Amino acid sequence: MPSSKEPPYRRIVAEIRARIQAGDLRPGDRMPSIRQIAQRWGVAVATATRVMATLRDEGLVETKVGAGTVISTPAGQKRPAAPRRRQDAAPKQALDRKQVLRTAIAIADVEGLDAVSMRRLAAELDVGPMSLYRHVAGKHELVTQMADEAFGEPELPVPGPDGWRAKLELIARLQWRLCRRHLWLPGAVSFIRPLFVPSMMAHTEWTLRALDGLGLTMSTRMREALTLHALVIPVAQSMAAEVEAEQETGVTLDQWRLSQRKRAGELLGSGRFPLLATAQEDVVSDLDGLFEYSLARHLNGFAALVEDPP
Amino acid sequence: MPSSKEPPYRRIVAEIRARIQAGDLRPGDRMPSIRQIAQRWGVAVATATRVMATLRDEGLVETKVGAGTVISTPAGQKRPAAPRRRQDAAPKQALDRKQVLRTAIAIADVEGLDAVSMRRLAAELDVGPMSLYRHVAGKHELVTQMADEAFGEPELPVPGPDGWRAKLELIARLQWRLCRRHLWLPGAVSFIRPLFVPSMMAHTEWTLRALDGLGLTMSTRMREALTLHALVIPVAQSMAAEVEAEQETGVTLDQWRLSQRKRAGELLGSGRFPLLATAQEDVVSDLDGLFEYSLARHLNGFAALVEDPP
DNA sequence: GAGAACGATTGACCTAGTACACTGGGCCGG
DNA sequence: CCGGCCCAGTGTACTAGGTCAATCGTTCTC
Repeated sequence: MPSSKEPPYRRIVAEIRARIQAGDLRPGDRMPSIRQIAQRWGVAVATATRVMATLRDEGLVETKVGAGTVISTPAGQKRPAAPRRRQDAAPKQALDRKQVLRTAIAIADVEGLDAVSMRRLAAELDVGPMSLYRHVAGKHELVTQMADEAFGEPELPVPGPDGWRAKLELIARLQWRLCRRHLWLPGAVSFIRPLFVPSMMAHTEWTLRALDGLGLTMSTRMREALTLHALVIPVAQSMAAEVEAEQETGVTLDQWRLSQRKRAGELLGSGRFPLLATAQEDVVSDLDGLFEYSLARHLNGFAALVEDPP
Repeated sequence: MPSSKEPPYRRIVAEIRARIQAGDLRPGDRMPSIRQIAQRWGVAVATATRVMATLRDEGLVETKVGAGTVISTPAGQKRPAAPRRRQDAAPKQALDRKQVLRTAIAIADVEGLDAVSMRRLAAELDVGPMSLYRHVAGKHELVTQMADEAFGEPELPVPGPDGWRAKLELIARLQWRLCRRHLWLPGAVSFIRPLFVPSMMAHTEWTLRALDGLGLTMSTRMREALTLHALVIPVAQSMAAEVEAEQETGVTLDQWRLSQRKRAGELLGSGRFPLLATAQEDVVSDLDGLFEYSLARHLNGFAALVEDPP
């Protein structure tokens, strides 16, 4: 019989150990939680924590944060299927926001924005879905921050090339490349409202600076910057839509393509769209060319404005 | 006692009529189904059908396809609280595709595309969710067809005004108005790929025709048409995003606005975006002006191309 | 030694899309 | 007259996805 001088936590440890060895608690069973111990034996949480730690040191129980403590199987006998799922050469360091965003971006780049579900993202990071909510407020904000992260990727050259035209071409092409790499980007944020996406604001600021000294009002400069950004969007969205359509049909891709082509053929062959029928495929599939065309038209139009202000 | 020479369906009709008049079957009660009649009286389905038709002709019962047949109320006496939920001055004719699309569009116009769920749409039409699948293959196609329907709304003037510039301005502004009315439109379809949306193809065809006789290659004309359509999209999307953001926060709108403004203020006040900080709100909120600006720039640039081909 | 704060985790709830099977009336060939 | 086939509509139910609430072990602070 232990003396009453013995520390309380030792007494409790001995008691629980006895129950385990008696088979009263079997391997795999849930231990009482720290709080339950504290209440049942009338001790503080810290004491119960100590009890837990001692039992764990003795190898009698195994603890998994957030999931409780279970009686471990006796040594020499191994568990059948390890619950660990993922690779992780990385030592599973504490999740951080940046890592979450980069992973989400990686998924979206390859499989589209729709593939980025909280569950999917969590699985990729080898955590529970709810863990993500420590780092982002919700799905919506996740997407916004993904956009912010992506926009922060490229370095904006600090003086930039000479002349407004070269500068505007540079920023527009840079955004075009950005959207090509991250096809989900145009669908994620409103380009016209760069507010609340700091790295997008940086782009707008850069463009506004490029328009310095042309004698334009601030309103015009702002309109020009927004319009320039806007040129990229629809073209990139088209590209995204196409890729997505191809992916989501999966195995039946060929079949889908066939039916689409057939349907298109029917409509075009119907005689209702004679002009449309003559030009197809070649132009529409060259989205790079389309973007350059619209950029050139716009910049020429803007040049006219600069040279001959109203 | 009817003679056995009398046709069986007449005998059954008389029997049922008697039960109705006796109050055994009351107004609103479900009639036995055709198959039940066929089985109970040991006759063929067609015979039972005839019974049904006769009763309906006599005004004793009312039939609703797919929902069974009920005893109708005697004339002059109207139902107290109709189980009908919705307005429907229309006599709830058999659901047709057009009606489905118009209703979906109505929902999307007011509450955004997200509000258009199969369940919501079905409820609005007072049918079960699955009934919709008789008319549209699925959610995705529903949206596509909504777009098609919406694009078909405006009449495209058949010769149109004189001169390419007037024509292009007309079609661009028409699409802009269309998108203002149906804010969900730009998010629903890829403008660059008008394939499979016939009424969108009509717009493109119209635009291509407007570019006739300018000595441009077909590729250039196609690019021009697509670019013109594309001008509308990002601006309209911004408008949609804004409206949506306001709606989805609901009651906490003021709170949300406040926090947004505060956050914007912090970023703008941080000194990182000095130019952006000077021009705000006034320009960005005038989306009509922004659209007109970008259209003017583009058309001027295009004019240069027409006058001086490369 | 006690308790608050924290990050992680599970379970449960709600919404949404839609496959499946069934019922009901209409119609056609025997 | 009969049997069977077809289409429209419906109810059930399964799955996926976003998110709240409760709970767990740990740590930091009095």
